[in-house]
Amino acid sequence: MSEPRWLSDDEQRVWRDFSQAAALLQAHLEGQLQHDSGMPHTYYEVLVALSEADGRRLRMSELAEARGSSRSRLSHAVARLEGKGWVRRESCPTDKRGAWAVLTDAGFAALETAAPGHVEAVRESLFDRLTPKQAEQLGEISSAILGGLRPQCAAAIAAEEAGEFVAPVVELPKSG
Amino acid sequence: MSEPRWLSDDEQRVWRDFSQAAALLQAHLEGQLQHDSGMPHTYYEVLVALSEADGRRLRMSELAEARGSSRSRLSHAVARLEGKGWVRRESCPTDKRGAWAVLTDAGFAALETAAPGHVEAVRESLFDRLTPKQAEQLGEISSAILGGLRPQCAAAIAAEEAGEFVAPVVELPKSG
DNA sequence: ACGCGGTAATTGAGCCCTCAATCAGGGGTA
DNA sequence: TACCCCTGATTGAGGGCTCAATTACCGCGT
Repeated sequence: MSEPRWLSDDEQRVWRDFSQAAALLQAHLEGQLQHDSGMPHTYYEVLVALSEADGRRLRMSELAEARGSSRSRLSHAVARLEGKGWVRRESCPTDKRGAWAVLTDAGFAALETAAPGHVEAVRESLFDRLTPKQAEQLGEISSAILGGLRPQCAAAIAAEEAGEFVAPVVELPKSG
Repeated sequence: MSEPRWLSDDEQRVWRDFSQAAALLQAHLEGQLQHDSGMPHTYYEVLVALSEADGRRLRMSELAEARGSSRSRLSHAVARLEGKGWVRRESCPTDKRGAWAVLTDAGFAALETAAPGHVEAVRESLFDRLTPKQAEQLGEISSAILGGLRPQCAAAIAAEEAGEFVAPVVELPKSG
């Protein structure tokens, strides 16, 4: 471990700006959705994932994996979405442990209502601020970050406990 | 309002990758800090801000503004940090409404302990994944996003209620 | 058939955040 | 001085998250 690899002044500046930009952007979109449509961003993403699925339904664990979320989180989220009448649970006939989360018509309507404002907010706060070139760069940068992070998360934490070395991931399919 | 300005397929992909990358990165760093040092990332940032201030102390509102955080949030945060013995409140003699948040020696020590692991995590998950060119691009992109977001947040929300137009901000000093 | 480890999903406690309400003190004006 | 509005900071309720524990079920091996 010896001396840690501290950040240079330039890196420091990039990191602080990026960190704050990401946080503020997230907070901004969160606020817009919460204010205009009464749902947090993660719930919006759940509705989007369901709306794009065959039959507008997904197994709980598929949904969790699709959104990179924990099962517990989804369980709580779907419980609340069910309370709003936007999602309905159906038990799975072939695997009695399993459950489907099904987007209701009301849920689809809520999504249709929320989408324009959300998209406009993303455009205003992100793409309108960037040149097309920068948007492209941001895509590549994001992929690079994702490549290092996505599959590790689950594996690394367990391994880290045992002090094991976690091999870096070389390549990854694009997200759906 | 007419038809919303939907995202193109390319923009959609960039947005989803960026959104997920930012979320995963944040979760990753949060987990690392929480696991290794028993503090959430926002508390780490509070300690950093205090450690860099004159006399390792800041007024609550200065601290809130420095971290782009709400006063309420800081109040809760400092209350908890005080419970850990990392920060101490002192009442302000010149303005009896005011309060200082003061970094204790224990707090400074906790920060010194936490820093290497955190910096290493930032380096591994961010800078090690990017070329120097990309890091530079990310800095510019972040500044652009910040420029559009930072001063609006507070103002825009109030104005939006009244349907007022909020002028875009042209320029901004670099963050400290 | 029985048992057993693994998997799908839920639950509850505890933590952090937001929002709205509140308290206390400053600072101008009549 | 008395009044009033503004500002600094705290508080409590409610929501979303994580983590650990739990329930219910699958499917394999004997």
